[in-house]
Amino acid sequence: MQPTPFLTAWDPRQTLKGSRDPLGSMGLWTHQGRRIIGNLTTVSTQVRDFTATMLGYHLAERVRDLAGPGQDVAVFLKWEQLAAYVRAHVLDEGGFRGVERTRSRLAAKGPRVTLSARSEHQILGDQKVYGLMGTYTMPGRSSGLLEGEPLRLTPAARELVEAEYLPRLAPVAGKRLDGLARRLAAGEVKVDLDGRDAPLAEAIGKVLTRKRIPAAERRFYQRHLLYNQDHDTTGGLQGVLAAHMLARGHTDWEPAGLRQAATVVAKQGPTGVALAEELERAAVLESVLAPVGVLFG
DNA sequence: TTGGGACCAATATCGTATCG
DNA sequence: CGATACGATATTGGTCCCAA
Repeated sequence: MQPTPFLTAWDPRQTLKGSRDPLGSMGLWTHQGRRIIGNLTTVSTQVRDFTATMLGYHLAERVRDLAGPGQDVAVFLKWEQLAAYVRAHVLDEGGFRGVERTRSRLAAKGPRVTLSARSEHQILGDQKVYGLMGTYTMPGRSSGLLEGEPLRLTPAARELVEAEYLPRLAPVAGKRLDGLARRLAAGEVKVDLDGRDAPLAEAIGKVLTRKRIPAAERRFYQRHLLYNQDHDTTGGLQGVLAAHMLARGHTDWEPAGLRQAATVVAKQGPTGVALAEELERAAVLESVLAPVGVLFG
């Protein structure tokens, strides 16, 4: 007769590979989250990163038209590097991906920077994957800013870029940014942020600063990122939640906060009731996953 | 290729002991 | 008894990893 052990060894067939998310909770909560928010990810958190992403794809497209295909990625990466140096050096802002390498290069070598797709000039270990392309392309697509193959701006995004950004950059970057696009098409681009290129850096800074987001831009980003009006996949739930957040300044996503939001939106018609149900489900899920994660994760 | 978790470092907050 | 200093602990920010 075999004794039945109370505790057993790990069954290797049941064990998740690696140390990440050993309980496999990701699949559960991302599924629940997607029912409420259809477009954004936990990494796509900065409005200005969407600005930089749209300008990057615009520049890649200009280079494609002016100099032919095949350079999209390299042009995008060089633009992202330039934007990073401007944000760090001209704006003295942080909070963007690659901020550490950007700052340390500036500290070590000063405001004359080199842009290229080579790894020594990249601002992340793998800039294509960990930078804007890797982390903002997908949410950009689900928010109705990017589409197609090769990826291009949607008409709505193009309209914003042409109305808000190109006019402000034209004096220093050329009509439709063609001057900048031609420069970025070179393999290696030298930029002197404080010298010859100071006006360019200043102008890019004014477009990318977080301190000032003009009303027209604000409307655009609210419509596409917050409400995702043109590509809603949540049956209107995201819109009700967004409106609730704006009206009440709601930012508490602990289970208690979720339930509190649920009781408010439940009074706002059938969509509100549906949203309340999903928020309750999220609260239940969270109140199970969080302690289990603490105990066993 | 995607997207969020792990890991690490920096920063903020908390708790307690000590001082005036 | 309140203010302050300081170590411990928690949170946040940033980058990289890896399952799906």
